[in-house]
Amino acid sequence: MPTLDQIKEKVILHWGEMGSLWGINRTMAQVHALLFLSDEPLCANDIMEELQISRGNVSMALRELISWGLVTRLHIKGERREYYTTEKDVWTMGRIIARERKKREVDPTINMLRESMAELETMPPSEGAYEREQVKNLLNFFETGVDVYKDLEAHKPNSILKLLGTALKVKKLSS
Amino acid sequence: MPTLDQIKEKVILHWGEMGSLWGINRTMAQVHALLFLSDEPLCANDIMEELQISRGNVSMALRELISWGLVTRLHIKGERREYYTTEKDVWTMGRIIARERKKREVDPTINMLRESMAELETMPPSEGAYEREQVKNLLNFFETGVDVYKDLEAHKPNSILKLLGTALKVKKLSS
DNA sequence: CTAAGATTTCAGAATTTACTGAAAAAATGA
DNA sequence: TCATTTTTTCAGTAAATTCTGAAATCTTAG
Repeated sequence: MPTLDQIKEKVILHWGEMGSLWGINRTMAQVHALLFLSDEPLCANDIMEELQISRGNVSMALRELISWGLVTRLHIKGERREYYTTEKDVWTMGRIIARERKKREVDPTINMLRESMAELETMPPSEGAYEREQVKNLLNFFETGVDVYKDLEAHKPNSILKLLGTALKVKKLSS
Repeated sequence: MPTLDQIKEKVILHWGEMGSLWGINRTMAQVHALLFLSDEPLCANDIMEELQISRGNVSMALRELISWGLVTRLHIKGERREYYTTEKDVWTMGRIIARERKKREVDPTINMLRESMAELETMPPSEGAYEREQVKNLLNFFETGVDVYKDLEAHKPNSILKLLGTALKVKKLSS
């Protein structure tokens, strides 16, 4: 039977792999998992030791996690070192990740698609008709996603139902 | 004003960057975007030329896209070469991507969490209580996600409403 | 202010990931 | 069957990403 530490290690390593599949670097995800599973806040030294990584790497991972809003710095009275802790509620964690990924990935994509659409619309109707159609659909897809996200954030469950309607219609057509 | 080809290139390059943020390699995402914006199917040579990449790279990207179910091979009568085309409906495309990501990322994570949970439960109650709690929450989070996904696939909108309830409750607590 | 402790930065090293191109394999048609 | 065209594979190379560690900076206590 594995020890507690071995189980924690397995979870942390897996979380790290998941992170790298999601465009988050391995170490950052490992630090997050370590803090998530830790009852008390940890300092940089603790993290270095547990994950066997360099001081600089810990510093960079923490900076990134803080910029995501997933980790907070903690001054413990009488302590000289900084301590770090993470959001412990999984649903809140999920919301934070959704918010950040939207900001970093979806918003720039929507901007790019809007710009492309505007440019495509200045062209003669004979040219690029198919491209125009496809960019429009893509844009609509992302915009619908953002609408649902916003309503969820704002407690308005109306449009998630609209989405559901669309999803079911698509399902029906394609099955 | 940009030409049609310049606009297409911009969309394709951006889609490639997006892909690499999502654990899909840049080339694979670019090939997908190229096919998505193309009215007719393309052959390997077309893709090589448009994206300025090697034959081998095209072959690998197509294999991967086909294994995701996003691209299909097309035999055109009288043609010796294979042609390729992609799913053109954005909603269907979204569903395919969701299905594959679930299979490749979420399912293995759930397995790992279940295994860890089982191991944690064999330990004395005094040891690892916090870890047990957190792994349980994580597992529940992912399992809820899968439930919603399955109901959507199966036309049953019930549990998405349950999720919504939970999400709103969380929102309320944390705001 | 100074010294000790703690954190951050970043150039270079290490590692990982992606790509090329030529050889091998597969497919097609005569 | 064989010759030709197309696709696939994969070893080696290139590129991108991540990590280290020492110097610089910042913080705090005395």
